[in-house]
Amino acid sequence: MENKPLGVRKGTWTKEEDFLLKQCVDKYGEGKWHLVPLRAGLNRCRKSCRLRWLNYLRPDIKRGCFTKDEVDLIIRLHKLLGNKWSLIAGRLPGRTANDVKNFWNTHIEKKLAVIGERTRKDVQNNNITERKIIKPRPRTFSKLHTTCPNETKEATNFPNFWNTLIEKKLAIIGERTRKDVQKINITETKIIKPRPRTFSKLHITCPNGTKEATPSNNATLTCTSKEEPNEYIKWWSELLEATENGESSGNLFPEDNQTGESSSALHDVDNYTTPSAHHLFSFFDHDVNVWENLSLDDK
DNA sequence: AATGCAAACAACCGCCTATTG
DNA sequence: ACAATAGGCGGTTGTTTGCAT
Repeated sequence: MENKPLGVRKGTWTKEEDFLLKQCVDKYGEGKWHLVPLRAGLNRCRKSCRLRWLNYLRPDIKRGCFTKDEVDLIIRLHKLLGNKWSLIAGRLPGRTANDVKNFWNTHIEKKLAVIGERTRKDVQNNNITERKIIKPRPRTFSKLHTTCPNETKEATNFPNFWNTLIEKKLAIIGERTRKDVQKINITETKIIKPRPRTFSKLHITCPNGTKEATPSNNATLTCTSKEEPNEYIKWWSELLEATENGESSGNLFPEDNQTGESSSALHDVDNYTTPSAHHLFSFFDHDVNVWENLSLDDK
């Protein structure tokens, strides 16, 4: 299906190529990526141009390390959405899906895997003991990560951050898992896989929108007011609650009864504009407080 | 100083869905 | 209804960087 142009350049982009691509997008705007190589005079495929722009050249891209709030949000959203990097990144202004994915794979996943592995072994051996947090081998971080030149108070010194935040959270996850094991309450995890595409056909309707919010498969829910984040918050809140209660997110991602596939009448979260992470965090206050109040000795 | 290794990041690949004719 | 094409996404691999030995 995909026609691969012969002889196109691959690999790292040069400054000259970046300049040409930026000039082209400035002139013609984003989109029509199939025309970009020709317009820009680049010997690159359309996908490569698009990716380079989206992940690196776009002017609103935020560089530097992730803030505490951002990491918090990533962990929570990943819990809710799984590897829906574009959706997660959509809630993090200035961050790209690739950034989030890389961050997850290099910083968080490994730590969670450690806990998962230990838990699995504990279950097998029927040997649930005190919770242990494995601290990774100390690593010196580059200046890029420790100084965060463009960041101010929000910037996170990652090694310290690991100690003070992520570890606490992983401890809680471990604790919850331990309790589940004690109660013999471990159930198979159902993977909910919303169809990414259907997100773009929106259908969430806020009070300020033209249509009523109707929780049916055919509901068209539109949020036209960017000044009113309540419905946005409500949507995430419901998703959170459903997850906390161990329910599937079926109410939010209705299944098509006939085909068994996800309905196309889903919710377009992309059409929402996140005013700031604080709005979303208002939901997470409870857990945040739990985390923040945990003493490291609690481990 | 040289080398090996691991972490971090950039980029590619293959697949899926939407759109268009 | 179907095929071709474009846009987009997640998984994976390749490259660079910096630390430890």
